[in-house]
Amino acid sequence: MEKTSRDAAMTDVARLAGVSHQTVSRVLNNHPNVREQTRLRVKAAIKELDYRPNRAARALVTGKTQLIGVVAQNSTLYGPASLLSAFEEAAGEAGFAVSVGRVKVLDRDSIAAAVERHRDQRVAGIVVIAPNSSAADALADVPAGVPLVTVDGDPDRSTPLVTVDQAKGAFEATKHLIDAGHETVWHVSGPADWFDAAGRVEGWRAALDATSAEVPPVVAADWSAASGYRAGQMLARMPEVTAVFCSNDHLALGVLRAMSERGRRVPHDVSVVGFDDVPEAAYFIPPLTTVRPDFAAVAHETLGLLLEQVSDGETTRPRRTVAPTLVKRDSVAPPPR
Amino acid sequence: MEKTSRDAAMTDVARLAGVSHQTVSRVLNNHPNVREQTRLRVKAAIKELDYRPNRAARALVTGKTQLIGVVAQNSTLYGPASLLSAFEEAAGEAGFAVSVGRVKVLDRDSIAAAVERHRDQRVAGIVVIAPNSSAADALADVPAGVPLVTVDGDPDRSTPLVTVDQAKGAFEATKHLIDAGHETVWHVSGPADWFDAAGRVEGWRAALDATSAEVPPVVAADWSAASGYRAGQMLARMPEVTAVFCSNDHLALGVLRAMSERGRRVPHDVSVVGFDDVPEAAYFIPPLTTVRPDFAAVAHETLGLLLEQVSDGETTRPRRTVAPTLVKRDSVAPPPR
DNA sequence: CGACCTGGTGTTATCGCTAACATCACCGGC
DNA sequence: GCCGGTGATGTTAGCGATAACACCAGGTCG
Repeated sequence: MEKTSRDAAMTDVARLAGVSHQTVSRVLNNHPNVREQTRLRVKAAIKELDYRPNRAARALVTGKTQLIGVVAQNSTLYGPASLLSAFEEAAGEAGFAVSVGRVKVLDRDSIAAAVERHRDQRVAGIVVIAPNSSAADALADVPAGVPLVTVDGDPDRSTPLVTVDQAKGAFEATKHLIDAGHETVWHVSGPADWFDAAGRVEGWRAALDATSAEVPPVVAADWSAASGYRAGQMLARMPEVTAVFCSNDHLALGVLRAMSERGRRVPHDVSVVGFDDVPEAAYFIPPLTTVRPDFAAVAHETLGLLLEQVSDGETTRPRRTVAPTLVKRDSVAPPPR
Repeated sequence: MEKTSRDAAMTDVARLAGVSHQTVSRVLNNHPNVREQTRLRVKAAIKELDYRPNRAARALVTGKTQLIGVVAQNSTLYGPASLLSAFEEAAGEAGFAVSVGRVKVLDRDSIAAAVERHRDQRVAGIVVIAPNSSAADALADVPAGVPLVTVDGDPDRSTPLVTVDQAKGAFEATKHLIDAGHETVWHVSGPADWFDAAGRVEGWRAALDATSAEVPPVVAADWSAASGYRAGQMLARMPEVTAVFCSNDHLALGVLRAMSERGRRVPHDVSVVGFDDVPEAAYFIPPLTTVRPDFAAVAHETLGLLLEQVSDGETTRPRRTVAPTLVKRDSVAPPPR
């Protein structure tokens, strides 16, 4: 019975190719000063032995890994999940492995612990998806020296940050409702300590101000359909409410249900707009007009910003925003007259 | 200007504590033969220098990493996303880092490439979320010797596998509809090459067989609300359809919309049951009765199975299923008479 | 009372790689 | 024809851990 010998190492390849291990290393790292013929011999030997470089050994001597750490909340909220997925794909294409540290709640201690775990692994850089203020606060504890990019984080903090242009998306959504003829637009907001929610409130208000429309009180909710439903139950009772902009699609779903229950037809009696464009938004009743963020673009900007820091140590433009798109479906109509 | 010196290494700790680096290593690895007093001195030195062991060096000498590789599709489908999230959390709690390799499509080449990337990283084990047959096929290429667990994979393959008990969940959902008085139950199925979908078809059919109910033709769809809507448009036209079991909640959402458009009230005229219990299912119109899988349990079983293989090399019980729960809401009622 | 174990510690080799320097053949220029 | 430059390669010295073995004091036992 044959015992499987250990994996081939660089010296094994070198022996087979009749060169020194250093030459093998040069081939692997595309150094210029290797004769073409030698390079081919080495490559053949690599293939024959199914040799794969030992990353641990390389990391040990260079002091660098090809690993990026991501800290994210353990939630399946559509926005963060999409972002994470897009980032993993982008990083993978750039040859980086992504190590994900999930955190139950976005508080200071949990995030600090997750960051520490990543530092233990000696990641090349860290991405924190820090959509609310407690998460952003935790970043104050992170020691400098580790390249770090925040996604969806605090716009008022000076750390490198990539984010969807929430205000712009909200502005367009609101303006779309006003343009349809509504006198004003109500807003069902996400949790106040989430920057995404704050940015959307800001854009909504700016759009109302721009046309001197009355600014109704913000209806506070969390991100769930449940809270959207509760908000909708109130809004459905107020006859003057003809247009509602919801901070995400699930809130909009809850509002739709509440309207339906009280016999207020969407869009005939009330118009509704969401945010996120979840895949099923087109199959709400009625199909939902909403704002679609470009998660792939956010992921690419994030990776770019991080790699800039890794190589230069500094970065010139540490703040990037990505504009979302308004997707028009059937939940907006002129107000009843 | 001070130059930041490199991170503290084991020898630095040893020098400060007045011992050899080997003793430091022993303290770190909880070897028994260290005097209590020495242990404390070493620990103090570790703290003072903010020393953290170099994993690369450890991996190099031991030949093992504390990394688990996961291969998953780049999708935000609720089931796979929840599973991934739950697994990352479970692994993190067990002291393992998780490296996620996202794949655009679940075909043979992509999966093989992702597995290779993980092997390059010398992960301790690999988890493949392989919910359809093309993904399962790709696993045939994976060389033995790497501990590997499949989640949601092919029940007919002999590799270690953890999965939700789809058939059981579907059986209960269908039986619930029959018990409500429906003569038979129609089924809107997920893609035929997904094992989840196949298992749910099987459970549905078993429940009908058990009561000698007529087995109507399966209505084929993918997982999207869009295809559920198309299926619903057909079902809504057939007066004898009074109960529909959908392979997931988004399909159910599409069916609900189609029913609503044709004036067939749910649950008064038609009863609908879904699968997955997405967070917003309780806010569909009407709130959806559905089947809830226990993703956390699946994640724990998966991790356990993987670690068993890592340590023992073998495993006794390579197949584990986790039973889901029926969640009753308002989308089921007795048939109209 | 010397042989032998045993708990606590140090010394040395080693993992697989890259960086730095050494070597050597060959080239062109004065 | 000797010198310095250059391209291709080899040699050596680490990176920071663990493993294996060596060592030494002190206690046990025949």
